[in-house]
Order: sequence, then C-alpha cells, then structure tokens
Amino acid sequence: MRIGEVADKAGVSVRALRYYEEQDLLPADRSPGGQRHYPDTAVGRVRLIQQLYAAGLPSRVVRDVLPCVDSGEAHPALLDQLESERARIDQRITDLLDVRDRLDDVIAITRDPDADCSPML
Amino acid sequence: MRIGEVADKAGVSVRALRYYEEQDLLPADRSPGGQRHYPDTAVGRVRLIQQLYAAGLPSRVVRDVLPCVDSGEAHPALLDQLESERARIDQRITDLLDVRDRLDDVIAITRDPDADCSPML
DNA sequence: CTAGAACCTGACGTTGACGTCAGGTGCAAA
DNA sequence: TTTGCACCTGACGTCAACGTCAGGTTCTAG
Repeated sequence: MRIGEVADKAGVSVRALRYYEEQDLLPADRSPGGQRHYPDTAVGRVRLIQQLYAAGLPSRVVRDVLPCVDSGEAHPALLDQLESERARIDQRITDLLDVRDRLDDVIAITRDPDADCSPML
Repeated sequence: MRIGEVADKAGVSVRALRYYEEQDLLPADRSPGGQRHYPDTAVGRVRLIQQLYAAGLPSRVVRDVLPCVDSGEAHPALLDQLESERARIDQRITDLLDVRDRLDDVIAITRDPDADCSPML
C-alpha cells in the first residue's frame, strides 16, 4: 500500500505517517523510485499509535512500548517503565473521573436548580 | 498572599500564575507598588485549574467552565458545552482504560511468560 | 507518450502552557 | 539606609504533533 491509502484507511493525514516514520514508530520500505510502501498491518499499527497518543503518552514512550504491545511481551528491562506508565495512566483515569463528577454536579444543578446539594447561603 | 507563596502552596510556577491572570483564569489585586496579591482561595482555584488542564480542557474552555464549577451552577447557555466536554472526558476515560488493559496484558505476560493468553503459533 | 494525481524532501508555521532571560522596581530586615 | 530577595514587565524560546507551502519527481490512466 502507498501512503495515501494507509492514511485514508487509518483516518490520519499523510503528514502524520511521514512524522511517525521520522519518529521510528512506523517503518516503511521504499519503491525503486523512493515512494513509501506499507504492509497491510500498518493500518492497525497506526490506529494503535493514535490510541496511545490519545491516552496521553508522548512519542518517546510510544516508541518504547510499541514493540511490546505489538508482540504481547516486553523485554524485562522495560517492565519498570511499563509499570510506571501504567501508574501514570491510572492516575489520569482517577483525575478524569473526578473532573467528570464535578461536571456532572454542575450539569445536574443547572438542569434542575432545586436539587441543589451545595450548602445554602 | 504574594505570588511566590501561592505558587509554592499550589505546586506551580510563578510564571504559570502570571499566565493564568493573562488568560483571565485567576484575577489578582495589586499592592500600591504593583505587586500581585491573592486571597487564600487562590490556592484551591489553582489546583482546580490544574485538574481541568490535566483532564485535557484547553484554557478557553477552562475559562468558561471555571465560574460554574466555582459556583456549582452554570448559565444554561453553557450546558451544551459542559455536556460535550463531559462526553469528551468520557471518551478519554474509555481510551485510557483500554490502553491500561493492553499494558496489563503485556506486563502479565512478561512477568510470567507461561500464562500467555494470545493464540499460540 | 503525456497529463495530472500522488508522491517526494526540505523547511517554515501553528498552538498551548508555560520556561527563561534581561533590565528594572518593591519591600522587609539588619 | 543599604542589602538583597521577591517581584515586575516585556519578549523571545521550547516542545509536540503535526499543517502547509515550495519546488521537483514518480506513477498510472488514457
């Protein structure tokens, strides 16, 4: 597959794919003329990269954990990093849940001002 | 309180506080000499701002929702925005849970390679 | 064989949330 | 009163994850 097709199927820009190659996240072979050529698995890999980005992992970390998530197993040396990333993600989930609850309160009260839970002044 | 103390107590930089004022997130009165002076409540507000940032809300949105979260109720006109932000946060939580599960799989397999759940080749 | 779509490599632009530096001022303690 | 730390206002730097533009090449359809 050429780069445009991968971009379409994965729902990202061509520029993004070139960026991923630059960052060693997504290798590509080249045609004799120099055009990038990707295997079919590239689409899934791009989706995975997007998911990791969406989870807030910076590209450096993505680069490190990608091979593990790909293969399903990590070099033991990476275990610490994986666990610290796991912890960071856990913390983010907690934070997000908290913010969501706050927003829910505001939304509920705005919809039905009588059901106010805050202390009356 | 002067800016340095607020920064210390809230665990952010002085620069960040000046930035928040610039963005109309955190007003400050001034001493005759022009130095910023904050009420005690500023520390909590800064923590809230940080929490909203951590949740991925851009400062424009934070500026809009801050008064609501402060007061516990929103101008009805903001309800749509609040709900769309809530949805965005929900999506992020889902993504994070998914990524966390993937990491858990990798970690588990790395720790105990025999307990492999993936299809055997 | 040729038009033109898709691709290529630089390289500069963008946005957000600050960091950092320069050059000057406020203020509390000794 | 003088030291000297905390503070002030610009204003430029940074980093990530691309967007975008310029100027040239490759590939494919007709």
